[in-house]
Amino acid sequence: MKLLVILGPTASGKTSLSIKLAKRFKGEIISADSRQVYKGMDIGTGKVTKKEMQGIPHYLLDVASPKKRFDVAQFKSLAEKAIAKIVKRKRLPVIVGGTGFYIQTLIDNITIPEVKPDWKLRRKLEKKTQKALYSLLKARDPRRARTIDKNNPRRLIRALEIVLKTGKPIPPPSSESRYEAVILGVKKDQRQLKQLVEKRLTKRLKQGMIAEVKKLNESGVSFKRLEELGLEYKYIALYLQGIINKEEMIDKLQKKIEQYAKRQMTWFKRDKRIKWIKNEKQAIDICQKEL
RNA sequence: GCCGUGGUAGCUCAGGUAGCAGAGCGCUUCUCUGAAAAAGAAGAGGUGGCCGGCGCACAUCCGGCCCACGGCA
Repeated sequence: MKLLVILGPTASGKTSLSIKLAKRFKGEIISADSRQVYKGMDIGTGKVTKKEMQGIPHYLLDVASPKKRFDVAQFKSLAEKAIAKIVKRKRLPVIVGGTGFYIQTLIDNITIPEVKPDWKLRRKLEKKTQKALYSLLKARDPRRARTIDKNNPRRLIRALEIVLKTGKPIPPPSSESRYEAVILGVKKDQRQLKQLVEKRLTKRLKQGMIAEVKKLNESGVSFKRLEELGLEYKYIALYLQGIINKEEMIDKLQKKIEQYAKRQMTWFKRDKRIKWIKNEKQAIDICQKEL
């Protein structure tokens, strides 16, 4: 089954390209963005507006409360449902987003062990040292222990969570894709991207991004949770609490967003299937040939 | 002009009894299997303001000069 994917670093212009392509190739859009799933997080995530959608149906936006944590597994299942629906309507599913992990899990059908996060257990394990976590894992699941990053407590805890809950070692990763994905990557050089980030940051502040974060907090999203959500939400939350001033907030944000874009590229670079495009025309050419 | 304080990595600064020059941030590269805007890893980068002296050896001690900041004139 054919499917179009549009990915790229933040601020690269995925949204407007996706709408153009969706219109042209009869597509409907599934957002693959780990933050745009949350209700009320609009300006800070650069969520498309109704007007910008130009009538193209969008899925996976506003499907979760920012008070709760959303994760890949939920994404995968919701996205698969959306794909099925779009295909039934004889339209082209267009996956658009910057969360590489979500995209890969979906298009390569990566199996995620069916063990739900157990926050109580996680908090308990968090008290242990990395070394203790590692030796515990080594005893229970030597195979996973060999490949895991010993220094990464979050990974160690997740691995242990699976082993302890199922009583069995973690099955080796497997993936068998059901989709034939045409993957377009929006390419921007670093200098250009920096400027785009700066411009967009100024625009978002003017649009009332600070008020948006304030409103979220007033509606019950704690500052701690906002900090967890990262970037705009984190640094504005710090500003609202008086921990940093406005200038520090802006400087820091610019840097952090640039770093984020780089991390995204590190993820994407590994996937040799991605066809990197510099403009709309190249995108259309590839779509015409391959869809 | 005098007195004081300082000049060490891109930035902010530790250290200093002479013995391989450090941290945080930033930068580069990378990892990723239910938190991914998350969580981690590796690496690059220095004429220690300049010149001279003493010493086996000086960022460190001595002399001079330059620069910055503050005070006094």
